[in-house]
Amino acid sequence: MATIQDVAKAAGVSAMTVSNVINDHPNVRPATRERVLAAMARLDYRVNVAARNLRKGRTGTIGLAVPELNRPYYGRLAAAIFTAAGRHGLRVSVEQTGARRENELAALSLSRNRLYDGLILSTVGMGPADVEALKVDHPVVILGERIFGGPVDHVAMPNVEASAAATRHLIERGCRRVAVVCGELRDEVHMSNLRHTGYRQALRAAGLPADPALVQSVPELTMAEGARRARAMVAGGLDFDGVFCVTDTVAMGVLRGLADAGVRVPEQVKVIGFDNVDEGAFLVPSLSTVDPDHDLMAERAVGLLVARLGSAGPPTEQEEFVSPFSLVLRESTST
Amino acid sequence: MATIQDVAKAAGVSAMTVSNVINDHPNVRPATRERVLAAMARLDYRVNVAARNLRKGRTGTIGLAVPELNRPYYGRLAAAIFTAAGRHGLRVSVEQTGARRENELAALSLSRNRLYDGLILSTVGMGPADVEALKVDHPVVILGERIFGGPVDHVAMPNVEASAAATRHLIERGCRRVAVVCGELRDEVHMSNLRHTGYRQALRAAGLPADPALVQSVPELTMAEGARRARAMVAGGLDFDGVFCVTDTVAMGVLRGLADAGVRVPEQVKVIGFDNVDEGAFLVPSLSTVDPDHDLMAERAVGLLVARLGSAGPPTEQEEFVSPFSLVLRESTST
DNA sequence: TTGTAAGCGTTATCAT
DNA sequence: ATGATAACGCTTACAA
Repeated sequence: MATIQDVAKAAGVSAMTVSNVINDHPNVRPATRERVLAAMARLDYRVNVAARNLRKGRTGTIGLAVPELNRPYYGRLAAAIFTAAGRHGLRVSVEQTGARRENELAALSLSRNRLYDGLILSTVGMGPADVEALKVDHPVVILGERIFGGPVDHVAMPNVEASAAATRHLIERGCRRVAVVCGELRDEVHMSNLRHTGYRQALRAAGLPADPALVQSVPELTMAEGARRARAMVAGGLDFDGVFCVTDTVAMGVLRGLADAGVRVPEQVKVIGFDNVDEGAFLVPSLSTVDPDHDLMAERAVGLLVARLGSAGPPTEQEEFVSPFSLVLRESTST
Repeated sequence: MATIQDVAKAAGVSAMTVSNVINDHPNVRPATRERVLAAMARLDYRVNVAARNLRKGRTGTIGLAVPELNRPYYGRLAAAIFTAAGRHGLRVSVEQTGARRENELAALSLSRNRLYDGLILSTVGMGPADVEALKVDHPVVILGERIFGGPVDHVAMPNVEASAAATRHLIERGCRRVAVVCGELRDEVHMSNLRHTGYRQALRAAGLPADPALVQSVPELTMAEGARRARAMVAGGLDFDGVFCVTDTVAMGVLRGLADAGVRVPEQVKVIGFDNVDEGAFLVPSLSTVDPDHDLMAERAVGLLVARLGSAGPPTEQEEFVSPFSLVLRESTST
C-alpha cells in the first residue's frame, strides 16, 4: 500500500509537498500539484489515518454512549447525532451501555481516551454520586438528564415542565384520575423522577389529589412492561381515566395493554407519552406526546463538543442547554 | 499526558518492559510488574491508541454502514452487531448511507480505508453493476441482500423463500386477492424484487392469478408511504383481502392506513410483514411477520469479518450465509 | 528477564 | 514554492 514517500518519489518531489497537496495547503504550484495528484492516482494512494491521528493528536472521531440503539428514542437521537457530527467532519463510534451505571462509567474512563476526541454520554444509570467520574480530560457532553452543577456541558430535556404540560393536557381534556407509568423513582435527577415531579406539579396546580395508587413504577421502561402494567391496573380495579407515560415506548405497551383489557382509548382512558418517536403517529389510536426536538438537541450536543475540541481545557464555564418542547396532540387524548 | 517513556523512567525500567506489562507478555518478573503498574497508576497512564494502531497496522474498529439507524429494523440489527463485535474486542463506527448508492460506495471507498479494519455494509442502493466496487483490499461483509457471486462474503436473508411462506400463510388463511406493498421493482437483486418474487411464487403455487393491480410499489418503504398507499388502495376501490408488506415498517403504515379507511384487520383484510421488529407485537392488531433471526445474522456477519481479519488476503472462497427464518403469527392474520 | 534500536506514515517547523 | 529534519507513542526484532 502506497505511502506518502512512494508518491513523493514517483512525482519527483518531497513528502512534504505531497502532504501539502493532500491537505490543500497554499504555496503549491499548480503544475506541481498536478504531478502529485497524478502520482497519487497512479499508485492508488490513501492516507493512513492512524499515522495522521498520531501526528495530530486527534482522531476525528467522537464517541456516543447510549443505552441501546434498538429503542426508538435512542435510534432517533443517534441518527440525529450522526448527521450533526457529519456536518463537522466527525465520525461517530457507538458504545451501548445497556443503561447500566458501570458501562456508562467505563465509556467515560480514560482507558478509552484518545480513541475519541470527545464523548457524548447519555446518562441513565449514573447518579449524582458519580459526578467525580465526569472530571476527565477530554470533552464530554451529557445528554438527556439534568444533573445540575455537573462539571461538564449538558444538553437536557425540559423533563419537569414538559411532563407537567402533558399531564395538564390530560386534565384539560377532562381526566380527573390521572395515572403515571414511570420507572423506579430513585434520586432526584433520574428521568423518571423528574417526569414524575412534573406530573405531580400539574395535579397540584389543578387541585387534584395525588393518589399514590396512581403512581405505577415498572422495572423497565419497555413496551412489554407497559402492556403488562396496563393490564394489571385494569384487572386490579384501579380507578383511572388518564395515563401519563414517561416514554413513548412504554406508552406503546400501555396502549396495547389497555386494548387487551378491553379499555377504549381515548373514550374511557386517555393516554399521552413523551419523546415523539416516529411510530406514535401510526398507532391505532395515534399517540399524543411531548416532542423535545431531537434534532436541536443533537445539534447542540455536537456543537458543544466541537467548541471544546477547538479550545484548550476547562477555562470556560459549563454550558447547560435545555431543549424547547411542544405537545403533539393525537387521537389518544382527543375528546 | 503520560507516555510509556514517562512510566519507564518513573519505574526505573525501559519502555519495552512497560509495554510488556501493558500487553501481559510473559517474562516480566512479578516485582518489576508491580513497580511498573504502580508507576502507571501514579502517572495515570493511558495507552495512546493511535500510536498503537500505527505500529500494529490495525485499528480494532470495524465500520458498519446502514441506511439509517432511526428505523426499527436497522436499529435492531445494529444493536446486535455491536454486541457481537464487542465479544471479539472490536469497536464499531457507524456510517449512515441513507440507502443511497453513492454513500454506500463511499463507505466502501478506500479513502476510508485503514480507518476500519473491515466493513459490514448493508447494501440497499447498490446493484449488480457495482460489483467491481466491492473489490477492495480490506475485508467486507455484505449484509441483507443477495448478490450472488459477489467477490465478498455475504450474509443474506431468505428473501424469496420467506416471502413465499408469508404469502402462502395469507392464502392458507383464506385470502384470494393478496396485494403486495413493496418498493420500486428494479434489478433482480434488490430486496423488494426478491420479496416480490417470493410473493409471486406463492400465488402461482396456489393457482391464483397474478393481478398487476395488486402490486403496489411505494417510493419509500416508510410508515408514511404505507399508510398513504393503503388509503389509496381502499379509496381506489381495489379488491383485496390480504396484504403482504415487504417490511414491518411499511406494514405499520399499512395497518394505520387501513384503519383510516375503515377497513378492519384481520376480519376484512389480513396483513403480514417482514423483519419482526419489536413494535409489531404491541400494535393493535399485533402484526404477523417473518422473523429472519437478526442476532444470528449479526453474529455471522461479524464472525466472517473477524475470520478475514485474521488471515491474509483473498485466497479463501467467499462465504454465503443465508439466515433461517420463521413465521411469527399474530392477530393481523388470525381467522 | 530486560534493554537497545529502528521504524510505522504523517505533518510542523524551520530552512532554502 | 519546496525540502530536510524531527518528532507523535508505540511495539517488533534482536541483543545483552
